[in-house]
Amino acid sequence: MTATAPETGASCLGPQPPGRRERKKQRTREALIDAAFVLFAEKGFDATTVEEIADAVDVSSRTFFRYFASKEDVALTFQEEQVQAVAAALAARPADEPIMTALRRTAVEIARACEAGELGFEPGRFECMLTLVKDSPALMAGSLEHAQRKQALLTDIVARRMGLDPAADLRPHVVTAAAHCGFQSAADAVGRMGGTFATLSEAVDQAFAILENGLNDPVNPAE
Amino acid sequence: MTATAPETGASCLGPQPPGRRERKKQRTREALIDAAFVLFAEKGFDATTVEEIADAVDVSSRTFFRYFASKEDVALTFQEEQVQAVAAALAARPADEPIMTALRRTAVEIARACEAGELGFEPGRFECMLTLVKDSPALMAGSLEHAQRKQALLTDIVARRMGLDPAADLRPHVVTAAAHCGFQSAADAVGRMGGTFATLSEAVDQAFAILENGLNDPVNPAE
DNA sequence: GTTCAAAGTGTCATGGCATGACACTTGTCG
DNA sequence: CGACAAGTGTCATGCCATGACACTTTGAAC
Repeated sequence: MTATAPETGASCLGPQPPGRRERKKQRTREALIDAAFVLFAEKGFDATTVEEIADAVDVSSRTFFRYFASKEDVALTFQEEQVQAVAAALAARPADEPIMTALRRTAVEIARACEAGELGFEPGRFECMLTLVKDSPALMAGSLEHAQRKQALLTDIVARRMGLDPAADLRPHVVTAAAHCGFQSAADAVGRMGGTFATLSEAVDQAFAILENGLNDPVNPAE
Repeated sequence: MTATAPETGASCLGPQPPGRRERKKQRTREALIDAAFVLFAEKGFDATTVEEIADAVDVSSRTFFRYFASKEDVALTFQEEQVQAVAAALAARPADEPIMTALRRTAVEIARACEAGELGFEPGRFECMLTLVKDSPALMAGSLEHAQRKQALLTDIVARRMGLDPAADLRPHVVTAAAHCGFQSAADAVGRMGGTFATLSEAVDQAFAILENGLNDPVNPAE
């Protein structure tokens, strides 16, 4: 094995993605995200062009679109991780918790993680994102659409937890949608009424408290 | 009509918009909407270009944008009337009804009106719209964004009804958002589970029943 | 090391949405 | 009829997004 063979056997290196190519790719991707956020913060989302972002990283705008499907996409990457985190956190909650209680604890947990920057992006960036989404209609639309698509994933988890068939029963859909609204309302509130809530997690907790007061009991035939 | 004078004096005619210009404008606008829906139904939203819509009415695409801010806009005109109708219907409900009950009745009422084609567009067009929105991401985004913006209007009404200050209290926002989610979930459900719900109003009633079971009691300090 | 295939990238070109500028037509009023 | 304003068409521009093709880099095989 002193010869040429070992190179192919990357088996012992394990953890890292084997190639250098992968790493380079990852670096480009992150550089694009960084540059995008700097420019967005500077000039606003709409006023920033894809070309500027690409130029800042010294790639062509065509390349930008090989990493991100759209300009909105680059600003909303974090939401992907956020949804995954929510799904994982919800699955980890004890099965005997009432559904809205479980969702409330999950939501608060995630909100705290966002504030602490534990989801793969710095805490400051999260705030920045909230601001951007708040005052760019295009981003708002993208964000809502994204959330809408990801909601199906959570609905399945919620339905399983409630022991209901999501294809036949409205309840899991309404519950999930309400939870999403709660989070959204809380995020809005933090931006809107500056003084009232110091942190997102606080607002989230309060929003879900409101929901919990009645969506809690899943066992009623509804009419 | 023997003389020339009467023409200027439109004062006595009253109800109709005085000018012929206004009427022509209105006709063009409606023609654009009609043509758009025909084409959308034929080829789908994304595959239809603004130019095709404009050509069908024999105006330039530049003119199209003088009537509608975007291609989404023309498909979502009805939502404007819908929001107005909701606001009016909600304001008309007895003041002693619990908020979610009032919202439920309002929502069902509006859903029925939509089905019956009582909101300024034919019933068939409403169904068509639901379908379009359902399977065009772009339209979905536009619809959500539109709804988001209009939600502020309803929040004010809800807050007044609850005797709360929307600038300082989360509750009216959460309630309004939940109501909107209920309507949305119902609309989705009608499209998704074909057999379960015959009509939108039925689904809306059921979705709001779920919400009503606990968001009903506004009198608790929430933590 | 040389060679090869694949992945990543740049350049060019296209198409659609959206908007600004300006001139022309058409209605409206005096 | 003539002046004025509203509505429209045409031309031009900018940006987003995508397809096609050629060139470079990377990783692996000989």
